[in-house]
Amino acid sequence: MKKSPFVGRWALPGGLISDHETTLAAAERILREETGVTGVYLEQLMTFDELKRDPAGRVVSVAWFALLPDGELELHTSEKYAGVEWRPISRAKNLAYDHNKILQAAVDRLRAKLGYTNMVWSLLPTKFSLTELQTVYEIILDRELDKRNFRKKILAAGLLKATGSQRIIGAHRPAALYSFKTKKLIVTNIIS
Amino acid sequence: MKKSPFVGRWALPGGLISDHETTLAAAERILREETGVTGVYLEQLMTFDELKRDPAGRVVSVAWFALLPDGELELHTSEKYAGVEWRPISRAKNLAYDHNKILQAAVDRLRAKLGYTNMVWSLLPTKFSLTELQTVYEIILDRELDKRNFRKKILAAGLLKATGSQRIIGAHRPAALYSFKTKKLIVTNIIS
DNA sequence: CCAAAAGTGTTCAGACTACACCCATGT
DNA sequence: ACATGGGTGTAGTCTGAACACTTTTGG
Repeated sequence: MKKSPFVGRWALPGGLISDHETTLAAAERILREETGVTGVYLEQLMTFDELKRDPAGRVVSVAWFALLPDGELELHTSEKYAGVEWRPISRAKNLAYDHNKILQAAVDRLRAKLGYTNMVWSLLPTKFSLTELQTVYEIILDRELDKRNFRKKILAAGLLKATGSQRIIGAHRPAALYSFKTKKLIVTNIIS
Repeated sequence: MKKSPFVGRWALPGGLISDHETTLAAAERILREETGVTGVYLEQLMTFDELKRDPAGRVVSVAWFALLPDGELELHTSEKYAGVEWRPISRAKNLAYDHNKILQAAVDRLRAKLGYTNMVWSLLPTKFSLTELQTVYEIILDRELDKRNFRKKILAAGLLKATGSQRIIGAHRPAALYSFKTKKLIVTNIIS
C-alpha cells in the first residue's frame, strides 16, 4: 500500500540497486527480502523510464520478473513487509505508478515465450501431470486447449520425460507424472 | 576508436542521459549528434549492467536500436564525431566493451520480429520492389528464400499495396513497386 | 538476339483442428 | 454402481516446401 498520490493501491515489489550490485542481484535480493522467495527463474523484462512515472522524482526502473511454481510460494512476511500478498492477475488492477504497464508487459512476454520456449518448467513443480501442465498453458494463454492435441504436441516436442510415478487425487484414475528433461531455457516450437 | 584497454576498437554510439531526458530521447539525440540520422524507428533492446562492462567504472546502459532504410544513411560526420562509420555486421567484430553482446542481441531481436511483425517497413524506402523486400529478409535471416513462396506469403499477409508505378534498372523487365499500407507496428504472422 | 531480373502455379508432405469414448480409481 | 478426471486415434483441412519456365527490357 502506497502513499499519496497512490494511497491504498498495490504495487509490485521494488527497490534500489547499490553501486556494486547488478540489477539481477538486486532483483534477487529484493524478492528475497520482501517475499522470502529464492532460487527461481528471473528474466529481465525491460526498462521503464518515463520522466513522471514516480511523482516523487526521476526513477529509472529496470524491471525483472520471476516465475515460480504455484506450490512454492510460502510467503514469508517480515515485519517490514507485512503488507505483501500474492494475487492473481485478475485482482492486480489499478496498481500504483506505471506498474499496470509493467505487469502487462510481463504477461505479454510470458504468453509469447510459452509458445517457443520450455520456460513453463519454471511454473511447475519437479513432477506434474499433463493436465496440470495444460492448465498452466490455458491460464496464461487465456483460452482452452484440446486435451488430445495438447498432449500430442507437448510430447512430440520431446522436452518431457515420464517419471514412472503416478499421483492419485480423489476418486479418479491416477495421473502419470512427468518432469522436464532439462531446466535450461530451450528455444523451439511447442504450442501454437 | 577507443582508448585503453580498447585501443583501436570500434564501439556502438552511446552517451549519457540527463536528469530530464528519457532514454528514448537520449537515444534520438545521440544518434542525431553522432550520425545526423533523425526520424527513424527506435526500439528499446534491453539494459546491460554487468559490474565491469566498462573498466572506467559502473555504467548501466539502456540499449536502443534504430532501423533505417539502406538509402537514407547520408552520414553527417561532424568534427567531433569524425570517426563514425556505417559497417555491415560482418565487419563489426571485436567491438569495445560488451558491444558485441549488445549487437548480437539486436540482431537476434530483429531476426525474430521479422517473422511476426511488419517492422521491415523501417528498413525500406517508401516504394520498393518485392525483390528488394525479399533481399532484406534474406540478409537478416541469413538464408535464401524461395521467390514464389515469398511473394505468396508476403502478399497474403495483406500488409502491402501496389503503387502502380514501376522501376527499371538496367536491361531488365520493370519491377512493380509496392509500399506498406501502414507504418505502424503490426503483430501478425508473416514469414516462417 | 542475348543477358538479366521480374513474374507466375502446382504438387506433395507434414502440421493443425475438430471431435467422442473408454479407463482407473475411491466412495 | 457411479462420479470424476485420466487417457487415447482418426479424418479433413490447411500450411509450408520444393520446383522451372516465360516475360520484359536495354544493349
